Amino acid sequence: MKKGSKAAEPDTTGIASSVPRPDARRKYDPEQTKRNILEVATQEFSAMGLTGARVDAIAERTNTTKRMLYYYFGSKEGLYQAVLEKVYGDIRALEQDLHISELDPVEGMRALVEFTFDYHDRQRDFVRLVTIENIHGAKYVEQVKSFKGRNVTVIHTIEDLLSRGIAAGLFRDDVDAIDLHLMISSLCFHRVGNRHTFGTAFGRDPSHPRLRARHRAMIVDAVLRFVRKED
Amino acid sequence: MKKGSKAAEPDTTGIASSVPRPDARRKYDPEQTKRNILEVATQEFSAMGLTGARVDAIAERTNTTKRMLYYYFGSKEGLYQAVLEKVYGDIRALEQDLHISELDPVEGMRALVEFTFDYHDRQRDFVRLVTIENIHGAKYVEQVKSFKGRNVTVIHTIEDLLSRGIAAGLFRDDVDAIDLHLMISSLCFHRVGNRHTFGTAFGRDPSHPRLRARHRAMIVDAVLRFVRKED
Amino acid sequence: MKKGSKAAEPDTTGIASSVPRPDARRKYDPEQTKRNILEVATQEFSAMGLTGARVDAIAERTNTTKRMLYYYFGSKEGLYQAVLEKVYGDIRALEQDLHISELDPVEGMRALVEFTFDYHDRQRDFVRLVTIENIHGAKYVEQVKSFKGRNVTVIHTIEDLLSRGIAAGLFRDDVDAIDLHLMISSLCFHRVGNRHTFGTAFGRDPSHPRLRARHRAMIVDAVLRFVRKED
Amino acid sequence: MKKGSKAAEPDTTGIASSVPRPDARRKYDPEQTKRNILEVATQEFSAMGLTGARVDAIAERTNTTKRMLYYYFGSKEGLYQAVLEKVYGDIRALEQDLHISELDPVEGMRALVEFTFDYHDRQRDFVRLVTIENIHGAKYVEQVKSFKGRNVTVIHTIEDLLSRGIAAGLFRDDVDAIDLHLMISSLCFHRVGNRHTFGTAFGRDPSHPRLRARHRAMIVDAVLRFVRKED
DNA sequence: TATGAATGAGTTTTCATTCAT
DNA sequence: AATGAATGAAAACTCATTCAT
Repeated sequence: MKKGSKAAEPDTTGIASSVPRPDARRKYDPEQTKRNILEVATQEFSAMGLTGARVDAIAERTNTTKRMLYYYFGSKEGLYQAVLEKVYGDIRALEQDLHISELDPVEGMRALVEFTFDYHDRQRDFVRLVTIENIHGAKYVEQVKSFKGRNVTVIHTIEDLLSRGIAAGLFRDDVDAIDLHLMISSLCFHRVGNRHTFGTAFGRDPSHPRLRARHRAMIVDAVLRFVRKED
Repeated sequence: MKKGSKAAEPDTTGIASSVPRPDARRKYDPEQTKRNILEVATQEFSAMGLTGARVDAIAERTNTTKRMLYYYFGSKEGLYQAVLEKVYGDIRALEQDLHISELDPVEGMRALVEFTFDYHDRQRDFVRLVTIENIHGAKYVEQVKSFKGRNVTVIHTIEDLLSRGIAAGLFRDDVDAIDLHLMISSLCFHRVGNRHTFGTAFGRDPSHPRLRARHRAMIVDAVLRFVRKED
Repeated sequence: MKKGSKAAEPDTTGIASSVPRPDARRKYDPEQTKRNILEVATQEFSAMGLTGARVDAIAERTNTTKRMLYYYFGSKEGLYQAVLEKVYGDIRALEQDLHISELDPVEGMRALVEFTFDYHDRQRDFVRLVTIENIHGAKYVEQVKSFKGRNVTVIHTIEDLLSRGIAAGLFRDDVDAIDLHLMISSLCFHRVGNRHTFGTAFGRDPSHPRLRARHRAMIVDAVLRFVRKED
Repeated sequence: MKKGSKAAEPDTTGIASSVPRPDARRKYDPEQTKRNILEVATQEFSAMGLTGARVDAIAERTNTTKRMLYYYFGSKEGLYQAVLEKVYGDIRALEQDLHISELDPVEGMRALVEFTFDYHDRQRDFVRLVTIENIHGAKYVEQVKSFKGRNVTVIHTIEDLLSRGIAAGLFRDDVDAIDLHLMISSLCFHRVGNRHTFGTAFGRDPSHPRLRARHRAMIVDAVLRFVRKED
């Protein structure tokens, strides 16, 4: 396991190719090593928290040794931050594919909520890492450059939906975009992040697949009822 | 905090206490000692998490020594569990004072949501500890006997409100009580628990007093709109 | 359990009887308390060793508290020494009942070996405590006054047996009494003291009742063959 | 002891070693480190028992730090078990050199007893560790894989001696091999293991070199008399 | 680039003993 | 005579990090 990849090409020259081929068969592949470490670290940090995670535990499940972890990421905190960076980056990619501005306000709002729901429902690691960050007062995510920028986009999307909805006489005009985002996040996040205590308290795991569809519909419904203009 | 005991006995020793608290000189007061430890531990665990908290740090801010902490609570985990027990017990006491069944359905629902909101808004330690428990898969709270029983009460309250609302033709009849509780919890919990990342992302601390009233009204509104029967 | 004896006679005078009645119903009975502590301590020390035994553990199984243990025995070591003293004292009482000097040499020897065998076979606590003492270089037993005296008796008994046996032409004349005692002790002690490792090694617990009779006969036989004069 | 490694490499560093051992300057030598720890631990455990031994005390007398002790052996108990494993393994090596099956029954029996005697007489650490194990109910040695297997060999040796002796009309035919092994062990073990209490009781250290030859002869004699066929 | 051994400072826990009532 | 709370010193163990190869 620890001895590199399965099908190691016998390097008979002793001189490693200096061309960065994206080839998994190479003996020394820094990018591959880093990716591997990050992957394992994501799981460990997400499962155990920043303080709870053990550098040794991460290293053990890696294809490399502990030393490499320090070589590439400097420290436990550095690695944690790299994990945050990666995880937040992953969302951005997905969000691009939502062409909400092309949908009418109600359908757009529904699509946004459903996307948010689905994302949290699937990316438990993300949810856990956000939770962990909050326990640490968000001090690590503050240093992640890509973080602040990306969040504005959602607000813009919501603002666009709201103003188009208002213009169409469908939405009320006293809803703040950031507040609405908070509401949507709350509804999608909590059922995943707090599923354990909730499950223990009520004997029902709120993130169970069985409840998935019902909750999804419920949340969409709640949001639409909230923004809808009453006559 | 440090409220001291109820019945302060008159100083008959002649040794004037240099501390303003009139009864701090009692040397043997197990209940006081335990309470003191629990109080400090609540802060430390809530601030640092289970793994992040340091037994030494707790002991230092206590009126006693580290040894007493083990004397009364057995281990770090035992102390953590005692903190959970206390914190969950504290809510129960408050919940009793809400006489929701005496209010009409809409006002009762409003009262319940407002209570939930206010409780989370004020008891940040509670919110943090619940978050921390979820990182640990709720495995400690599972061992707290008083835990499971107490949560059913809220569900009964909600069920009562819903059925009375349905009977009065005010509420829709397809809402599940536990789901509704989850919704209310989500809205009240998230803005407190995740305020740091949210604040970093949007430059606005959602738990800031300024936003308090607005969020409170918004959440009440959202819940009432959700349960209201549409004609 | 910890609250003294079951049927505490209500002391209405408040003045404890100063007459040492051997009555278990008294509220405060120092002798009874001491005996109780010693009994529990014997078990604990014998089971765990001097360093392995825990003062708390002893106190817990007692009818009194830890404080009393120090009150009467001064320290953990003091208690341990008291245990040794008691245990060695117990044998003396038994030995008096053997009237070996009245038996003929062979029968006397047989009786002595059988007594030694039976004693070790039954008094496992004794065997363990002796073992424990040897780990501590016998430094505690050295301080037990009654110890040295009592051992000479056995040697005298053996010397008497040997000389009578030699005189009768039954025993060889080149056997040292102390050496013979060592031999008998070895055979009787080892199968009890080392029964655990022996059992693990050979899948046969040498102190098992089933083997008892066979070993007893074997040891008697071995000793008699050893002292017997060959022609 | 400290034999050092087989192939000491020439000092190319220019830093003259101030220690007489020619290869002590190698900084990274896991085997050497482990051996060193084991050696010191053997002494400490044998002298103080499992509970009495101090990890710090072991570490201090080592060439490394306490940390390495945990690095290689995991825990105090793990180290203790490794010591047991080593100590029991050491005997096996020696036993191989006895070619008892090549000797005639009487001489073979004598050789076996003398070997057993000499081994216990010299390896006091071994005797003490076995004693300590028995105080712990042999629960650690039970986990030593190599333990159970190796003990059978002695029994086979004895069985072979007995059956050849019986066939030659020299030995009686009613002796059980395991019982005989127990007898030999008893005689050889006790005088070493219990020498302190014995010495205190009779003012004569049974393991003293002066008595060595006499006891050796006595034990051989006793065993031979026991197995010999009487006519 | 990669590795496994090594480490110091800290962290939890235990233990025999004493104090105040 | 008896009790339960309290304690300091020491013990076992852990952890992120660095060194030598």
